[in-house]
Amino acid sequence: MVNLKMENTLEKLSVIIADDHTLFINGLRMLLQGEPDIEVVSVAANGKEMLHLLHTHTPNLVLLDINMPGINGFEVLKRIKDYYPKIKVIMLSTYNEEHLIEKAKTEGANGYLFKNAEKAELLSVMRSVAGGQLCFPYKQPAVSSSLNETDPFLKQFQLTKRETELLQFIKQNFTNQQMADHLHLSIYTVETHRKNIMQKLNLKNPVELNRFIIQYNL
Amino acid sequence: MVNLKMENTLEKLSVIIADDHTLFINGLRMLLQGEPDIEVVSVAANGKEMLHLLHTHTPNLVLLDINMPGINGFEVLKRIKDYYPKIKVIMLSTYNEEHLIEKAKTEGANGYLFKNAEKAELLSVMRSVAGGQLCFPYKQPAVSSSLNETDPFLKQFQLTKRETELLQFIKQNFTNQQMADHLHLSIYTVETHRKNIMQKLNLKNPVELNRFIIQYNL
DNA sequence: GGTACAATACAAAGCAGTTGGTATTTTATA
DNA sequence: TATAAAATACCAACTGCTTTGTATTGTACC
Repeated sequence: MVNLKMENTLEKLSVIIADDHTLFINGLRMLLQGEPDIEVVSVAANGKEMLHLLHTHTPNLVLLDINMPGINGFEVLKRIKDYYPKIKVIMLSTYNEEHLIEKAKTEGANGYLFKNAEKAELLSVMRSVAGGQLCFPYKQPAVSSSLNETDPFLKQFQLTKRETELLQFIKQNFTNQQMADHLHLSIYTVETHRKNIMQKLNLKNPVELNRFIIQYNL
Repeated sequence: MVNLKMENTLEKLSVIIADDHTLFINGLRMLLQGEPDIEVVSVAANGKEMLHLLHTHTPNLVLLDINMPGINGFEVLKRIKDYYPKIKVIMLSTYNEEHLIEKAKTEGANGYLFKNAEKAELLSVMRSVAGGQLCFPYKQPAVSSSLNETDPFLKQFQLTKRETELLQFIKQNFTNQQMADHLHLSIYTVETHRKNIMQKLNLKNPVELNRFIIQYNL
């Protein structure tokens, strides 16, 4: 009898989701409703709400969007890990940004998922993390030159390989110095490349470049 | 007998969804599964897949994400309207960008939804569009101070009227000097307001602010 | 082997915005 | 009518990026 404790399989995995996109939350909620071992006990539209919820709820697992207004995902993560270290946290993000994954790891997240993940992946990561595992995306070895291949639109501007590579980092909000460090280049080199990118794309300032990147989904 | 044709109430609204975020699609699908009059007959992860699907399917309605890799939403829209003019199309976008809404209208879309829409809104727009209506987001007439009113999301940050107004100009890529000229203010005043905005929104540089504006549909 | 391009590196001048202050006037409201 | 908040204005030090230069090395191709 002692060893036949099966009750824990009946204990549902309680989950709170924090994301500012209502539709996304609702979708996720519906998606998880079909799972007998998972229960979404509450949702939050931003970091503040999330933290507030923790006064009254103690979920096993929190799905935390990184890009939330005000108190962003990482700040929430930090506070959860400070005050409720037992709660597992999976960070959610739209984009595959390596430094965010790294940050999530170092800040103590238990998992990391892209929003375009498959349902199966989502579930397995959630269950794994709840079971005490850490789940982070596999880091692809080579980043460079993937942009030109995947984006025919960009080809018309005839960016060089290096320029295309830099664009990837710029997209991820790296400063010139950070790119230089990361690629073991002089900041002068980075500035030169950046200058050439701006010229080829006919843009005038960092914000315009950022808009270009977002608008064309690079 | 002739007037008793009730069958059309039994005809489900057939829908195809195209979006590159699998999780979003799945969520949407689950969300719609509860609706007896709506049937998601297929989904596509990009524009190419979407167009391919139309060889074999003729849905009543297509939900089309604008930001898809390769063939983007607008290109798909154009082809649908050229070759299958009877199919209704609702464009989906993450961002509230007026020019995209305008573009959707002129390119012949039947509706436009933000991804952070409520379920009720989604359903009503889908049904309205299927019924032959055009549904597009209401375009705010006056620029200044309309932001706080129309965007409950922004309220949490408690921006003042002036700060909200400035945000509108920042969104349009005005420099501080241009805003100062336009509003007959000293550039110092503009800088102060801007400083306070950055503080309240917890942002560090112009690009972050820009991302915030775009990301949260301001 | 010469030409063109890519990649690298450097430097000075300048601009736009940030940060952290101070300070005055206007306006709402308790 | 106090009091707080909002709006305005100013300033200096600083950061990050842009612009306009120059210059060297490597590499691909005719």
